[in-house]
Amino acid sequence: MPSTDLADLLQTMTVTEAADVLVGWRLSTTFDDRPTAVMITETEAYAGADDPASHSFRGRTARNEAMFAGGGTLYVYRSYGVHWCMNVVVGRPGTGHAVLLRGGVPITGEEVMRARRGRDDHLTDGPGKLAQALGVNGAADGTSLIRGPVRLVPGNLPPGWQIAATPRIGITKATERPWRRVARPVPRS
DNA sequence: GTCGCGATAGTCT
DNA sequence: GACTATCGCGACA
Repeated sequence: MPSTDLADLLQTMTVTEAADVLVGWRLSTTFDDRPTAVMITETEAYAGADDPASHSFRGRTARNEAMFAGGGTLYVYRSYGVHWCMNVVVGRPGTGHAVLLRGGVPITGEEVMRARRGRDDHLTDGPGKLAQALGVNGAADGTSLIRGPVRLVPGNLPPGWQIAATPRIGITKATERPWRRVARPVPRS
């Protein structure tokens, strides 16, 4: 798929559609010449001005500027003063819609992830952990997910995995919206 | 395995 | 000055 089509796709999808579709895609980085990649397994949709839980709900600020750049942009912010978290911006420029990447499974560079995380388990099973394992920080905010240092590659979940929709995690507003998507291996009967 | 709690500093009111 | 799209640890089961 040509990269312009990928950007077009992310600009024309709704944010909840994007939260669905992104599960199973790959996210790769090559910081410090060390390739890493994960398969995305957990996402959450944030619908800009229509969503009180979204960072862009109250309009443009210095922090959320990248959310308004249009689909295919990476939005990185610092959470609780300590962790970095990544979002895939979705929709036309100016709409402020984005999908938070909450988790994945390592595909490439698991050793690098262990070193960056300083431990051998729980490498990418949370938004802050995912960014740390991939070496992503505020320097990548506003870069292109098609041409930049952090890249999105379309893909599908392997056989034997299923997606569930649940309420979003760690927020206090609009908690009733089932806009989280989690992929898990199908439990064995 | 699950639950509760404190740390921590950028962002916004 | 208050709030937060989190994490890791320790207590318990």
